[in-house]
Amino acid sequence: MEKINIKLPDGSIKEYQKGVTVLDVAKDISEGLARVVLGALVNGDVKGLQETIDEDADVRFVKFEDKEGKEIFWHTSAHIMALAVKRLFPDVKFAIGPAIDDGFYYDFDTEHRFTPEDLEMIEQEMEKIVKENHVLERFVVPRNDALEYFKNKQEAYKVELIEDLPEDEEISFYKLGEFTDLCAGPHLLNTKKVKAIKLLSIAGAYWRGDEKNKMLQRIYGISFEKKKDLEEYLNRLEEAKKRDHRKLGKELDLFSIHEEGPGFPFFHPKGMIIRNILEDFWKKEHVKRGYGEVKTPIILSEDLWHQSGHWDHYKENMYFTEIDEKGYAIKPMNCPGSILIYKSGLHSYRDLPLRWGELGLVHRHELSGALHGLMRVRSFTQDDAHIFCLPSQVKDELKQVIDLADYVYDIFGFKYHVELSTRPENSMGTDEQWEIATNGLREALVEKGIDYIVNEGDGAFYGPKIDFHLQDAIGRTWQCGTIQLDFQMPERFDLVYVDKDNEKKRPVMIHRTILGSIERFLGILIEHFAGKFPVWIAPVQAIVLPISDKFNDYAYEIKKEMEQKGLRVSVDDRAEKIGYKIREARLQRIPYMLVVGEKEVENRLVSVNKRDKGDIGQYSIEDFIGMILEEVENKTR
RNA sequence: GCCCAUGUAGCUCAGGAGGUAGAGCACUUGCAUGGUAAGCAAGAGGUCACCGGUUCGAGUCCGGUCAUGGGCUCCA
Repeated sequence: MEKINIKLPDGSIKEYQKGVTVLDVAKDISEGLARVVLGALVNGDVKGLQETIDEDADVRFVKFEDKEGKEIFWHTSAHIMALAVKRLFPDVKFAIGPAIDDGFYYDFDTEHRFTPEDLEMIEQEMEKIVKENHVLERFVVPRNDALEYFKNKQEAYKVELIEDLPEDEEISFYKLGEFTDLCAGPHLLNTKKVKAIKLLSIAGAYWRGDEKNKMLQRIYGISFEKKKDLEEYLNRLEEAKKRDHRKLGKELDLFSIHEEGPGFPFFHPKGMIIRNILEDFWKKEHVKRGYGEVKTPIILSEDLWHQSGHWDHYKENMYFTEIDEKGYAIKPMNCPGSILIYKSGLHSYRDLPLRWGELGLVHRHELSGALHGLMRVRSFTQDDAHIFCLPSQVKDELKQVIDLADYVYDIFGFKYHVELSTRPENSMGTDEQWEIATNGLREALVEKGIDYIVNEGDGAFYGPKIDFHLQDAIGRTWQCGTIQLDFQMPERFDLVYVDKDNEKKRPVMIHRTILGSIERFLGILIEHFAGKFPVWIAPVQAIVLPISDKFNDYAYEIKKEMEQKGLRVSVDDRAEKIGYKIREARLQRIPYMLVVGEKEVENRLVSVNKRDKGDIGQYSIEDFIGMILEEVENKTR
């Protein structure tokens, strides 16, 4: 029998008979003994279990795993997709393919432009692969072998990934059929569990998320073990679409956005009712908490923005204009305005903290591709406030703002999480100032017992910040409230107060919003409530529906009576049948429909049909008004 | 800004492989005065996003612009 030499992972060389399989060799490798061995990398090529090794070989190994969990499931799905794509489009180069919160994606580099039809093809190929019931094999490979492997295959992205891995990091490969990928794992043991697959979309994505890099093609997908789970997921997507604020905004006649002003939303009368309610509510809560309200101009001299640092750090997002041949900027933030007010007087330490709220209209030039309904616009009203305080007051003020945010979010029934963002690269001030500020925010959170995650380098250019992220109906999170601690602006504008010892000292400035922007908050509210606004917010709180036009007078009587109590009521006096009127009122998500006909007129009653509840019986006008007023008062959801 | 897709009546959408537009809802009018999710009939509504090209002829093909949608990036 002919003999061959094989080099094992420990460096030793062992003699085998020709025709030896990977499995036979694996049994001799101590590392492999305790584990089930599934394959090997032989001379830079991947060999599966049953393959024979018939030449002088250098064998590297291997371990076995079978893990559970969504992330692993989706990560394996990404590999299955990659294999399918490799089969159908052999020229693709592979970038990365991770699991995400909701499924998986893989980034491909190819001349071919993927189409929706391709997705179907890929999906079918994936199903085929699953049926082939492949095993995922893991190999650990020396760095140089790995580099060589991908260089030979001209997989530049993989080479770059390996080169960026730390020297001492174990480099592992996963092999799935003909697709062998650099991958840290873990993965499912085999493909058979991935029974329900749906590829969702094709999108562009920059290599490594950097817009200077090449744009790759990303395919997003989702997969489940059961067909039913996939159906449920797709249903949820449909449901989410139904409550999309752009769709509901149109249907409920709340706002519109026109080609004539991309990113500049128009508010219709019903939308304005909600806006005004939000703003009134906001104002009241701030008065209660010792805030004064200010209003500062939208256009201010360019010089001001030089002094504030916005020119150097925020110019890309700003709009400019000229008045009498002098440069002006449209404000992207409200702080410099408040600062000018502060500077218009001399302040004693006894006056601090000064809390000034401003519903400030700001304009920011967002990238055209980033615009999204009311969620991402170019002009919006921030529910801003600036607190000028003594350094010793900072923590207390922060805690009060956190309390206010928590109070407001709870009224709308929002869940939220908090993120702490630290110093970005392009920023002002000393490390020490940043450390003090960041610690201040951190301590306030810790003392309030609030969990938070940290975003390194994500702060504003003038200071670190806490962000409140509200979760909307679809489960997306939106950054709304933010609290920013700022030592820079007071410095730049030479803000002072006179202390006890008659010395001029520097106040600390806190920038903060609760709703974030009125526009975005309204968008989130629409999706959160699916257009079914609580009574206190609903543009129309009740609609009176006369059975026939004989009862129109009575309907208007009721409307008048309710309006005198401050309620928002309309009458559908059209010559339509009651079923039709009910249908329209429901589509408008009006909380209460008051049906009036012969029976009601006689005893001054209304038949009440409640949104989501249906007919709840007859009430006297007085009782009904009392009931609805109580809901308004309590802000019942 | 970048990648891909889309852009037809107020809304939702049809318009195989080029021959100057169609439905449902909404709207107006008439009939019907009807008790809890769409009564009947008639009428009116479109420079097919915009600009240019190919063609005897373009909603349809090609190019560009703008906007929208899904992502990337960014962010309240």
